[in-house]
Amino acid sequence: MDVEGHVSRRPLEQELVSRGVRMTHQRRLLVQIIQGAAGHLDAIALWQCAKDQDPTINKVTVYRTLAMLKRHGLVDELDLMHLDGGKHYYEAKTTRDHIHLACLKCGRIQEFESSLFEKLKGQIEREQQFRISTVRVEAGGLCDRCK
Amino acid sequence: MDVEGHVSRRPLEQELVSRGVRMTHQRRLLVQIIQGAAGHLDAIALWQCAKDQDPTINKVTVYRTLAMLKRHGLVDELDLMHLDGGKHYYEAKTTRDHIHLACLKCGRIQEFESSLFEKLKGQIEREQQFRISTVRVEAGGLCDRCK
DNA sequence: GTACTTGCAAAGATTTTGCTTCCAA
DNA sequence: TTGGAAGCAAAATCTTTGCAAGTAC
Repeated sequence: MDVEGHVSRRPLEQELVSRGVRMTHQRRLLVQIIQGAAGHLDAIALWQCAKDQDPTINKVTVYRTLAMLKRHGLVDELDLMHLDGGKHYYEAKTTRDHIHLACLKCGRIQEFESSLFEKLKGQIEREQQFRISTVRVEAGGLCDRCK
Repeated sequence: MDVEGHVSRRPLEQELVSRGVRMTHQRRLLVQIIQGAAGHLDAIALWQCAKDQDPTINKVTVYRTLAMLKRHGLVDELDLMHLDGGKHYYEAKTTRDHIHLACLKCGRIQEFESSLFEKLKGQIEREQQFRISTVRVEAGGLCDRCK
């Protein structure tokens, strides 16, 4: 367990190396931040974090690294119910999918796993003959503290 | 039933009037297009459609109208697994939520309703004490024709 | 050494804002 | 009549692209 309830698969860096992806120090830095992050980062926030450790890292490198990770299916891209406009948020893929609940009042993001969600995925694959590569459940509303 | 399997609630225009929203001919045009649309429109596509009937309509009016509809909870905002970058797609809310399946190969969007999805919503409300105002399930992968 | 990656600058795309004029109720 | 809405232009975001220089393997 790394972050509240997430079971990580093996480290992204290791995964990338095994796939023959060239590891630059920029990529190493970025994937470490993504894996260690407590919350959900968008590209700019990730860039800000990265600059603390390498002030020369370029924003474009962040976008390209995220695109590469997406291409490899190693990160999930979220919108969190557009709580903050058109931003895209990223998180390392975990072994179990989880649902994101975005509180429209306080902005808190809750996550939880659900066997019903797993069943729903099965239904999609079976009844719709659809091969899922990524799947997302997001809800917006009021959290227990705000309602 | 208006569009493949969607049960619409009462016309958007009527709904807006009953809420005291001022109806301009631009808004009437835009909500008619949204309700009559076969597929999923983003702001620019909606603007293009609208311009066929009123060449003077401004893009900004489209954005403002969409924001107004969102504020009233009358449209859903989708990303369709970022098939086409950061675009946001809109559809009139229906009485029953449905799941969107985006084929990463051919770009087709399939929709379907599921009682499991309804159960999942119940679980979120109950177990997480979360009051859902909008909820989305989107999957990306390969459709039956492409896999 | 070579192919891939980075940084930089610039362009693209999408969405928002300020302000004046116009119009629905 | 009057507050809200539309149009226009400009700005603000977020993201992508072209190309020269640098670097992992």
